[in-house]
Amino acid sequence: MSKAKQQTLDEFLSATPVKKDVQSKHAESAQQSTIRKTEINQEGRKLKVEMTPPEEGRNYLLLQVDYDGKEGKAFCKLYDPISGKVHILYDNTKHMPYFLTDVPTDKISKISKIVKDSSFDKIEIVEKIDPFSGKKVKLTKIVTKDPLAVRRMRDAVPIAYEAHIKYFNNYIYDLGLIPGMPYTVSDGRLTLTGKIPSKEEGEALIKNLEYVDEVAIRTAIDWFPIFETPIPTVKRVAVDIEVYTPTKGRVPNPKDAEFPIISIALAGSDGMKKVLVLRRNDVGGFEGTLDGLDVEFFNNERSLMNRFFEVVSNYPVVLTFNGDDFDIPYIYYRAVKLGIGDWAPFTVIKQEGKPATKYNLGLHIDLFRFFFNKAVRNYAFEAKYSEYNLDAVASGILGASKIKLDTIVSFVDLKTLILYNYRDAEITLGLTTFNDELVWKLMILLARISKLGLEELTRVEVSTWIKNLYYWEHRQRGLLIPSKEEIARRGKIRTSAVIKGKGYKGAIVIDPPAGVFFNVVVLDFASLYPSVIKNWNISYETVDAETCSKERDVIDESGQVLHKVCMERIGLTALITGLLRDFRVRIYKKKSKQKDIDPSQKALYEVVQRAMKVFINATYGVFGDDKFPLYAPAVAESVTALGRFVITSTLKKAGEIGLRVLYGDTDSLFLHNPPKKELEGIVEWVKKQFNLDFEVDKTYKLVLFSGLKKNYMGVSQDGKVEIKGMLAKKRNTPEFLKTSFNDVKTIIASMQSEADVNAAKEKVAQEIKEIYTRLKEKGYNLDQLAFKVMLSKSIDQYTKTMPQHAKAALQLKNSTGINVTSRDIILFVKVKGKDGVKPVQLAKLKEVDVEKYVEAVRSTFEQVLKAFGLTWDDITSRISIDSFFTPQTR
DNA sequence: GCGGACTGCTTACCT
DNA sequence: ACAGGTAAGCAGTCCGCG
Repeated sequence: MSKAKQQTLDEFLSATPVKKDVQSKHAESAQQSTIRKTEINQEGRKLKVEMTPPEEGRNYLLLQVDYDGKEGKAFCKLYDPISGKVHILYDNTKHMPYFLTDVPTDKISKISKIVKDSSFDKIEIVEKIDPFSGKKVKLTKIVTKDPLAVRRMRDAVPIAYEAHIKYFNNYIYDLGLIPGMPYTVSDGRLTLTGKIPSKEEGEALIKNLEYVDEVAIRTAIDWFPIFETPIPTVKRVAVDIEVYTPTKGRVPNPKDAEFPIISIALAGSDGMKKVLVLRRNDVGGFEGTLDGLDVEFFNNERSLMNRFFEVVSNYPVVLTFNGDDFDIPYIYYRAVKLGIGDWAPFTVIKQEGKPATKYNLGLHIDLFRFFFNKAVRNYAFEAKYSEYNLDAVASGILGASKIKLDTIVSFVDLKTLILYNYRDAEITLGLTTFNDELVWKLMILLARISKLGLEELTRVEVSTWIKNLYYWEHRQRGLLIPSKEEIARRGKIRTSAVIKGKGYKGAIVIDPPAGVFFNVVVLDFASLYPSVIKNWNISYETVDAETCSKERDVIDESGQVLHKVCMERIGLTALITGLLRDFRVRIYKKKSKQKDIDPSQKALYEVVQRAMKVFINATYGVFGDDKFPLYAPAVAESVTALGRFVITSTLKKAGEIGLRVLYGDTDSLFLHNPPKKELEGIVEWVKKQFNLDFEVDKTYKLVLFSGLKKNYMGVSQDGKVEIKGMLAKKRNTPEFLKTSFNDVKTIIASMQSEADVNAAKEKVAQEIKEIYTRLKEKGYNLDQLAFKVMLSKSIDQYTKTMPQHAKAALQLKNSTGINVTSRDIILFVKVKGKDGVKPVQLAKLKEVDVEKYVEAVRSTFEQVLKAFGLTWDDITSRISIDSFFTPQTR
């Protein structure tokens, strides 16, 4: 273990308990309970492993909260960083499932669907704060003996509050638990430990955040431990299986589990490198050692699997890539088929749609699900991967890839199989360990912020994270979680979107000129939407409040008043979004850029600010999503309207003080040759006018604008090129266009000043002419010519139109039997003839429709040509002059 | 029946 | 099941022409 990690663990173990006792007052004595017994099977393998309660006074990491149907209780999974084991702590606070309603108790007692239900427990009266009025209200609490009863009863009343929350999450809210944080156990109760701010730290924090409001200060102090408490590493193992398949192109179905598991690889964070492999007659045998790998051979599948169960049981966390859909259910159903299902430490729950898999001795994290998450992809990893298989994700963020096979795993020799299998497990583990465990730390921080257990966190989308975070905050503040109807009743939409079918008007994009411009400075508003939410106090309960004495107008770029915001109290979303934004911008972004600090500490700050970014950037969007339980269209509409107001006002001011604005999109302005004084002037004006940070984001040596919106090339002083939106950048563009565009890019990047433009223009024209000529001479092969388009749904779901890639996929399926499914990338070329396309696998070079490719060359390069004032005809007419013997007809 | 104008669908990008 | 805005290319439809 490295020194840095050791320190972290020590810090973790010596963490100070937070004074307040977060668990309920009704705690009873610790309850002894075990989930499984240790048993030895016929082969002498230790297969059923005991799950014991945690010890008193020790420090544990809370990983997960779940519900045990047999015990009828919620339980916590607690990780012990010293033993590397997970312990189970059952609820001993007599917490029970419930929901709320405004129907009075005497009326409830007459509803037989509720009181006659076998799981009905009792009725109570509770006091909550109505988020809209801020006043206390009395509600009826219906308590049940099991969570399913809530589902049966909630429709028996006109309005049921908080009745759609999963029980174990309700448990987390009521006990104020924070998954991902350390806890000690005393008298069978959890007490939060972790880094609480000292007096000096607290004062420094409030000063840095510039907070004066009492509620905001208290919330900031409450949130401090979430970001500052060290994150311990957790012992874990990546698992990957290989299954025998008789034919290519057929993925085995886990439910049937009809083919044998021929190899299982395990890569442990403790250094274990193990492959369990089946001896077979059909492929070349192999015995011996392999390059640091611990290989074990088995004569039959049953003993291979039993050994796997034994080995995996030593780990509290199992990692897979797509294990939810394949590896874990396959292992489970195969074990059942072989008569050893009872030994498998996994549970496969058949839920609507997707299978959910559980690892009984800890956690199973399916990294595919986590990396597929849109918010993780875009905000945490800045779209470094755009395909979602292990190879693409690992290459995108690790730079490591799978071992390439010419055939399928069933046919390779054992040595190749072992190496191939192990590599998959190794890179799966690597995805959580690279860069000082960045991904593991990110997951823990996301769990702390969202208050979701790790298993749920890694399987749901960002809207669920945000929903859970807000529910938790409501409960902690005694606020009633409002129904969707109550929110929708208030703010009505006042604008219409530019795009058909969208709910409300969005951002402004300034039309750019076509041309090459030297010395361009890009200014942007730091976290515009979150800052607007904070500064204008935007929240579902403050926008268009029914009664309010202190209101502020929400205006758009034309000065029209769209909504009114109540400024009497801080709105909850304004508070939380503002807090995350301020923590990120004023503290962690700065800390992550410090030069004189410990690199591992610096990396942690980087993860912290990234985790915050995920929530900050998605918060605005969820309130504009009609499926979100706190859907508040007036909130979303107010945010974009104010955003337009801000950028339009700034644009106008910039013009007044003589700045030349070339372009802008949503929250940015591109300025041509801005003098220092005016630049500082506009920044100051924005700060004074809106209390927003308007910062220099980038300084480009030159920017090439195609004349299209969201479409340009920016070159930094050091020659680094950023391409935005251009065709050559798109994933579906054929390779020959991408590579030839690179040469053009190099010419553009080498320009130093206006004086170089004419020479560059000539070179660019020449280059494009050569590409055009080579294409006409069929100088490219099929792979280079292939368009690569993702099938976003299964073929039979293309009912309205049949796009080209779907046609190609259909041909592939019909003539080769190769299975094509949603998310597959289809490679096809454009050909003459019926469909106009053929999958590369079936096409021949001579069928290629050259005219179609000329079109592709034209549209790709026209985006650059336009900036130089050239047209496509300028290129093709040169050809007709140059190529004397083969004049073109155009 | 043909072809241009148009709308709609699909994919992939930007903020 | 976070949002709206922009672009490209094709599929499919409508409509006038003759």
